[in-house]
Amino acid sequence: MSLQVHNTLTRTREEITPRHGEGQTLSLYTCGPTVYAHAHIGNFRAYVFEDLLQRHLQERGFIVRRVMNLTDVDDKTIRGAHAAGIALADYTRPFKEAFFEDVKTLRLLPAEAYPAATDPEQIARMIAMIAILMEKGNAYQAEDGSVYFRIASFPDYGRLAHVDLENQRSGQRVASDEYDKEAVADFALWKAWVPEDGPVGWESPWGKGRPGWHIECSAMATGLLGETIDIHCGGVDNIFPHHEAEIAQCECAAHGEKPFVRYWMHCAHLMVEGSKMAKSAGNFFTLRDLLQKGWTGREVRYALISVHYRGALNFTIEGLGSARTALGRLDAWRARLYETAGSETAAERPDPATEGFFSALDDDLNISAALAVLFETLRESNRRMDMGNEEKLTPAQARGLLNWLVRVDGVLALEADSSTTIPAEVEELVAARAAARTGKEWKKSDEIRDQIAALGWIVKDTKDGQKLTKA
RNA sequence: GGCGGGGUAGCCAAGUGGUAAGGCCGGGCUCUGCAAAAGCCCCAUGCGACGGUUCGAUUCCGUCCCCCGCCUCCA
Repeated sequence: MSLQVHNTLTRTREEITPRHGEGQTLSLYTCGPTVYAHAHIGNFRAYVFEDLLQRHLQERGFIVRRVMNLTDVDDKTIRGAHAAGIALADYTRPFKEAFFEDVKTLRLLPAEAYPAATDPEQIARMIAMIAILMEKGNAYQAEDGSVYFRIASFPDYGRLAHVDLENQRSGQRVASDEYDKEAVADFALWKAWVPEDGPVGWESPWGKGRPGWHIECSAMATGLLGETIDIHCGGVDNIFPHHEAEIAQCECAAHGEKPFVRYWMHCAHLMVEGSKMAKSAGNFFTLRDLLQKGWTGREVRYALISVHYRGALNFTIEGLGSARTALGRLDAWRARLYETAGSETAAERPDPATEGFFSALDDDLNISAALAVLFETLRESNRRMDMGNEEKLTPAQARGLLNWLVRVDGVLALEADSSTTIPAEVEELVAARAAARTGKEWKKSDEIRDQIAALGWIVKDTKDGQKLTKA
């Protein structure tokens, strides 16, 4: 089966294919964070979905060139910098750094590039693109000095969101500075400098100012990936107007190659404990908040990845608990397979049904069906490791499953962190306890267990001896 | 009003015109000095409501109810 995804533009499932002359390469543009605060769990839902997409595309042999932008100039960042009394760059820097730490924590593959809106070369690209739009009559400078995109010049506007502007309830937020626009729906390409911007601003053919949000993605995406991008992702809330605006800008500025994007993919929103995540509701989480409460990156990753991207995800603490338990089972299973495989290097191909994991993902990233294959494989092989007869799982079969798991984890990235080193002190206690147990000195054994626990380790007795895990 | 997403066991969640995957919780058993963990087994005559089509519908059609999101810079 071919890899198919739901394309927001056509509202149908379409097979992903590379473009002619591009070999197996696919370009992927993903809208990144606005660095005015720490990214929250809802932002990461989108990034985890995009990561799953990228990893599965790679598993299927595609070479993915992904770009993710960083919005480091907008109303919020300017306001934040002003409130803190520091320069814009100094205000956004720590949030950028924090974002990259979070990316690692959640095991997101790094993008090929993370262009920031304030990079001089990106500002130059944006100005160049606006100039083309001005030249072609798709943009105009208004009385207020700002440059706007003329939506009337692009009949296709609304095609992605399937909206007819005539039918829209006109926005209630028509700010006074928008009186200068030809049409209410026209959006800013270049925002003229205003006193509130303070030291933030760049010179342009239209005077000092700063770029509009939409032009940022358009310029960076086409600048780094070309006039046509294969896949563009984001959250559903970006469909309109952001992505609609990107299409308008890019297709009007293009030298011919169209469309701007071949496959649009959008993930649904995330809710927390059944309600919309909001600071006022007290259910607003950043990744950092969760780490502080003792949850790990991979537990959060599991919780975020395990629900289909186009369905609303209800993020709950109970769900994190579920994730922890399920991951524990996977860890224990993997460890058991390692033991069974031993030093065997020859691998026997696992049951063909295990390929169902990947074919499920071919079906618009049906993660639920994929995980079902994983857990069915777990149960079946555990059953066979329990057996004592000729059906018992052989080392070669275990090795085969481990090899399959390498591919599975290439997509899920949920394997336990590489074994943490056990302190010598704990090692000694374990050895002492082993001796005590050989002599059936149960009281001493229990005391040592308490000592080990005090050092932050949990010891469990299995038929193969003591097993240590970090508390 | 327009455009979307969704209502499947206590919770999360796939899926199919032919009698309901998987995860968590719960119950049972095995292992076990104890503890903990792990493993195996069990756990929806039911898929928002009501009609219709059909030998048969959760799945198709119709009507309706409810929840969530977007509608100008929030993933």
